Amino acid sequence: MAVIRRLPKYYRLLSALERKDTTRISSHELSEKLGFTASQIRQDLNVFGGFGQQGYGYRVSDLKREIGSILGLDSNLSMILVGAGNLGKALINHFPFWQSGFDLIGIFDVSEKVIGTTLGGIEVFSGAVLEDFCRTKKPEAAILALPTEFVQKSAEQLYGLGVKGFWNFTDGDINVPGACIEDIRLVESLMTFRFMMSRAK
Amino acid sequence: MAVIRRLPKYYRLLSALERKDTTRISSHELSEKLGFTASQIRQDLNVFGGFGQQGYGYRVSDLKREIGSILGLDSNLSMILVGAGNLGKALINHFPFWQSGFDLIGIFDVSEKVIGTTLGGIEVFSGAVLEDFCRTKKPEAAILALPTEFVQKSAEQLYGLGVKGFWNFTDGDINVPGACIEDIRLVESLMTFRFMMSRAK
DNA sequence: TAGATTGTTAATCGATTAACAATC
DNA sequence: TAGATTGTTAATCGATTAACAATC
Repeated sequence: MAVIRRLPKYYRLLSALERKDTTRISSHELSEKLGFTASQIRQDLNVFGGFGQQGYGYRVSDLKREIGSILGLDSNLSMILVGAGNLGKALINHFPFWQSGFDLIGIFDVSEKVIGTTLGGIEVFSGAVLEDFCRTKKPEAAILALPTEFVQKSAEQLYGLGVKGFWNFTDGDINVPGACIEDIRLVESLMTFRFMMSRAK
Repeated sequence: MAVIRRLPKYYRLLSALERKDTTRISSHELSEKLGFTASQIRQDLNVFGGFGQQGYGYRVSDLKREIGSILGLDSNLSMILVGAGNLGKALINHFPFWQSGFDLIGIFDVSEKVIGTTLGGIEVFSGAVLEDFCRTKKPEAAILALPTEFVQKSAEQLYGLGVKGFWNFTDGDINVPGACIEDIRLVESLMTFRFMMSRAK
């Protein structure tokens, strides 16, 4: 898992290198640019197979493709957004989901204020129609940007409706056996930041 | 550092317990509620001093106060927001900064569209006045929600103006020796999530 | 062939868990 | 005193780093 969290960093760098028409790179050069040790990089890349060539290094475009494939960038992921408040809105407007292999196929909220409005070109629907929607459109994952108190119940319901993954922006813990859960812990991050700041003073 | 990232979790739970008028708790009970081992919890809490009492456990309110103090929640932190796009707006609207010991004292952007508007009750200023502002108001930290390409330069400039900490929402790396840096890696998180989803299929 | 660089094994380091003596 | 639970040391585990043989 520690390795996997580094893969996006490799991928980003390799994409940049490819744009600059760099064709080969050694673990040493990667090390300089990424701040990991060359040893760790070779170790990491070998977990998924020998992508390098002794005496030569790694082919940038091949390696990028391999890592992209490992990350699952080959196939699209259909998602819904649950909670169209400030954070939900920002995420939709901020991320060019469609460019990066995500299909945002539905947005849901309970507030009369936002139901019926559009966000990122998609209409916001009432939570009441969520069940029907899932049965017909079968979204694979959900962005959870609703109030913390509802997150567990919401995840349970969605999992029951076939939604197997949750990108969780609330401070709540999701406990749904079998589900893929990735948390963005804004409050915890901010508190850790504060700790660092108070130490630095 | 691994310990510190757990402190906010302890703090959140202890706050909840305090609200429920729980006065004492053992490492074992904490273990159940947090999903860490009791051993780890005792180890963690002992890094910062013996807050417990043998045969009794921990006093909820005392422990909460101690952890709060370690996290630096006693004193306020003055911050500015740099970049008032979708994400910046959402953060300001989403977080009740003032409730949690943060003073948001300024917002800066370069777009004519947002300069002069208000956000969370604060006027958005032009980047051109940032220097003057920092010299007089002396913000301690900055939320960086500007385009990735500008983040390094911006952090360097701000550090030079006395801003010592950066809560970074861009995908860029900040390299400013001496600064406190806490990253929120949305894209990396989303890619990791995608990896998990593609594995689960 | 000589030089470079990987793949892979072994050593180190740090963090987690287990165990238990200290003590409330 | 007996029971409970911490503080703390020792053992384990996993991840990182170092070393080097394999090989392009």
